[in-house]
Amino acid sequence: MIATRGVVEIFPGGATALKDLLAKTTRPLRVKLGVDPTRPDLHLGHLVALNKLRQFQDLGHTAVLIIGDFTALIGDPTGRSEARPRLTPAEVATNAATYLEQAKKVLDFETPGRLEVHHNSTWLAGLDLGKITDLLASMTVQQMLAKEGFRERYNQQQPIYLHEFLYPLMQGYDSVAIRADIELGGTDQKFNLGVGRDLQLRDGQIPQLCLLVPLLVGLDGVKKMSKSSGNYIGITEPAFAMYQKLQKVPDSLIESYFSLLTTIDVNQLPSESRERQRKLAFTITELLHDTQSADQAAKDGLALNQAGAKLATIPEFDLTTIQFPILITQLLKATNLCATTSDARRLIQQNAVRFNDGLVTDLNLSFTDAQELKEAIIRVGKQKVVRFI
RNA sequence: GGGUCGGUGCCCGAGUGGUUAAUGGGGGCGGACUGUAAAUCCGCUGGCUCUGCCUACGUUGGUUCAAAUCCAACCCGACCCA
Repeated sequence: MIATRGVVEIFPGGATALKDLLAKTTRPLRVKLGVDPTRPDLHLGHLVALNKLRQFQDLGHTAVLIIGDFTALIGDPTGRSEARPRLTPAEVATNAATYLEQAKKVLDFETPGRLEVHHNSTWLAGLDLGKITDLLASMTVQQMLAKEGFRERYNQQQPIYLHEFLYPLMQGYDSVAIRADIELGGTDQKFNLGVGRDLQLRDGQIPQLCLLVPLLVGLDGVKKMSKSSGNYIGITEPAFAMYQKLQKVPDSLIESYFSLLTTIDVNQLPSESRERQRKLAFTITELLHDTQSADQAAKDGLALNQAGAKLATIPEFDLTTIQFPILITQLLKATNLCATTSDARRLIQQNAVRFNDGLVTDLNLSFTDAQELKEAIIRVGKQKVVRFI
């Protein structure tokens, strides 16, 4: 199970190598997973590797979570068609803190010895030029340019900055620093994990076993899930939003979502596809929130399509923050249902806005006091809803 | 450091003095349809105190009644040379 489900490749040696390692070891293995805090949220794509890491924990091994606070400043060039914008240390620190919070939803933080968390600035920030030169000397420019991403950018005459070459080396050095036995990563990380092996070997360590997990395809059904593509579900999203998104995962992805994100036997799924989607939505919402929230979200999801229901998990909006009188366009902007008043106008003109289930057609509709809006529900399109309190 | 080409809206990419908030495509959003989606069709896609006003074509100045389009300087990228 641990060597097969949600695993694309184990190298060197395949699943057998992992089984041997697990069977032979006399101590808890150190299983590394690195995450760069480049954005404030983890999403379901990260969950695939985290789940796998959890499985190792449950077998008694040590999860070594590396918060790439230093590498985040460089930006992983993997899969990038351009250099990443460089973050400030403050942004990285904030993101790093929220990552840990989010990881708690999946990893075992309780059992002693099951988890280590390191920030890679601990060892990377202090490297001197001699050591850096040493790292650089371990690879050739040709090897670097062979890496997907670099190669494409080189061919397309896109800029490649020298510091980006440091990224794989630094990630690899993390493995040396924490003496990893196994490293987990997405399939796009194959190159970087391999570098870790090389560097460990140079350092006289036994090279880590590399375990590649699939990249979760995003909600668009095409690209890998990522925040920048907008096809993601955040781990900390509210239960209602999470459930809504999950219950319309494309049919083509549903099996992979079950297999990568849950422990449910894929052969035991409901036959009716709508049922599958609901089950997926419920299971994951339950995992990342709790049973009660998942229940409520499911009920609200149904109720949303029926008129006038009371919906507890619909986002609420506090009327006291609004200045009356207010125009409908202003209101939509204030509640974030629309990005701008111009956007609000367009949407109204396109019959997208409903106030308590009545279509709003008047751009000049205005409200004079809070009483008019108390308990009212405003919808924009099919997804966005707010209830006033 | 030198030479050549280039920098346009979320992205790609037209446009080389005047119906240009800027063709087209992608993406996104909305409507219809449906099993929620996908596919398809239609519409929208800078902002605002919205029959008008403001801001935009790397930056800053300049020429002109008028500039994304011409000029100058600067910044940035690619390639070639050193």
